[in-house]
Amino acid sequence: MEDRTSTTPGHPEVTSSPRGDLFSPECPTRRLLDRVGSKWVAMIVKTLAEAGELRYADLKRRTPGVSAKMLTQTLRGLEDDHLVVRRVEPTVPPAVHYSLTPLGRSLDEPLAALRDWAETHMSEIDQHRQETARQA
Amino acid sequence: MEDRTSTTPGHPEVTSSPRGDLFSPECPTRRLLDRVGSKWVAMIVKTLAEAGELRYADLKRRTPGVSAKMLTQTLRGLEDDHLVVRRVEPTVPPAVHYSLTPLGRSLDEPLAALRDWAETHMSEIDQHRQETARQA
DNA sequence: CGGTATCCATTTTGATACTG
DNA sequence: CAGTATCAAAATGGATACCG
Repeated sequence: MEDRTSTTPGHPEVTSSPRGDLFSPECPTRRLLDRVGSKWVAMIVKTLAEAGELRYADLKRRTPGVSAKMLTQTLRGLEDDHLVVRRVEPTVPPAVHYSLTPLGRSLDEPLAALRDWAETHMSEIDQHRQETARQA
Repeated sequence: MEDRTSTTPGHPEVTSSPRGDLFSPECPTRRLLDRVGSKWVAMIVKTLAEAGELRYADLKRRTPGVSAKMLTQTLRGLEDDHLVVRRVEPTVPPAVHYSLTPLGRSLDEPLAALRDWAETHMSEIDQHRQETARQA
């Protein structure tokens, strides 16, 4: 197996353990959720999944409310994870394109499942919350 | 008293979002990810999905690092969403049990898909990150 | 066009102490 | 046992200004 445990004692098991895995800071799920739960990742991945490839400014336009800082920061993180690839056309001024890698597209699948769940059940949750509304 | 409604609008009034779907603050996916992405939700849901029902102290024991405050706060949020149900046995001292609702168990499915993706692909991501290391 | 750099506000989480 | 209350720290996100 690959070395993903440089800071942990050598336990070769990488498969889904009953528990004790999700709880360490190195836990893949923990780290994935830290990323995916961050404010712009989900919509950027979704947008790129749908649009295929977009220039920086287009992506920014399609992500209402995002600042240049956050867009870049999010994109850099995704790029570091190889979920997104950055392609520069050396024109003047340069045109920078972003798209999902195959890995990024594969992430969009479980993400889509989550979106699906949200769209199916969040209204239900909202109803419950209104009924049970306990005030602070 | 602590304000537990920081992630909610505070008024059930229908706010027509100036922009479309995934991008407005009322977007179900956005709100789901805000919850699920919070530090302890994923592991609590997973633990309850596996254990079925647990007392507060047991749950705390199985969630290393969590403070009473965060555990309670997380549980209250999940309870408000009807993802978790709280059952009190009126003994002295009282025994409080938590378990997933059917809705909570249904959420565990897409969540499990995400875990699965993470366990399959995060090592890959880590390798890339080491190779391409972009340090601040 | 596609970013960086800086500073600041908000949110979120943690530590600690105390209670019915 | 199962929480609350309070304060502080840390992480996150946003506004603004500037650059190649």
